[in-house]
Amino acid sequence: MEGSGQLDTCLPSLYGLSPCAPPSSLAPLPNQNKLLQMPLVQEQLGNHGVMLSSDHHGGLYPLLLPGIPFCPSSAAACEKPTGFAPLDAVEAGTSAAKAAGEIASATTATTCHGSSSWWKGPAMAAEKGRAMKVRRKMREPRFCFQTRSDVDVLDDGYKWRKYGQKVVKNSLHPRSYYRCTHSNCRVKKRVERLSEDCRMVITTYEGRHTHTPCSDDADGSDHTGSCAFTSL
DNA sequence: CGGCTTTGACCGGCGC
DNA sequence: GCGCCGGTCAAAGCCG
Repeated sequence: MEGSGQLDTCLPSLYGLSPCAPPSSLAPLPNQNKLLQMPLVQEQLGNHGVMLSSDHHGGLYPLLLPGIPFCPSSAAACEKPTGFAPLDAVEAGTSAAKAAGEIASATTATTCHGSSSWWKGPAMAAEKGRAMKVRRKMREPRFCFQTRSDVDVLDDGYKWRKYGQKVVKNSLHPRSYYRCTHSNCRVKKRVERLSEDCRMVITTYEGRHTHTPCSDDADGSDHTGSCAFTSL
């Protein structure tokens, strides 16, 4: 796989800056350990894009991205953070979503919303011999952000395993699907590049980690008490 | 040899 | 009802 970058960012500002406190079920954000230690930048907003969050009720929390580097380790590969938005917002076509227009254009967002992102209970799956995928009624919290990077997979502190790649309509670049390798953790993320600008990477996180980044490659047991964010 | 990626097939949801 | 589409599975191959 291509070299992973370092996502040393400040996504939890999502929480701190949100005008509406997101529900506790929101997914832990990348590199949450580092994030916890970073002071939230609440000034200098507005020059670097729009960050949005959503809960699984479809709520929208428009935020402005401070100038926090969303940088891969190959520093030259990253120039600036450019956006952060929930797909729900994009799909809803809200004004906030339009503010993150590049994200909207980069993600064939309707599919993220209505199709196989959500799962029903295991009962239906058991009806079929194959591990049939069925939809959940409840949505997992999702976060979409956009960075300019030469590498597809940013190092967010977690370990991911690629389980699929798909060419999506209206996109020149295939979308890659990753799943957290930690046992009992069903967090997924999608990575795709903008058609308009192949250096722009759209990363969508779905679900929440049941472990800390640092414990990711450990014995597989949960360490839900070791990080404040795991209580989310 | 184990873990990971690749890739084609399959499935269900949605729009028409 | 049908076709399109995104998302996932799983076998095969690759790599350290």
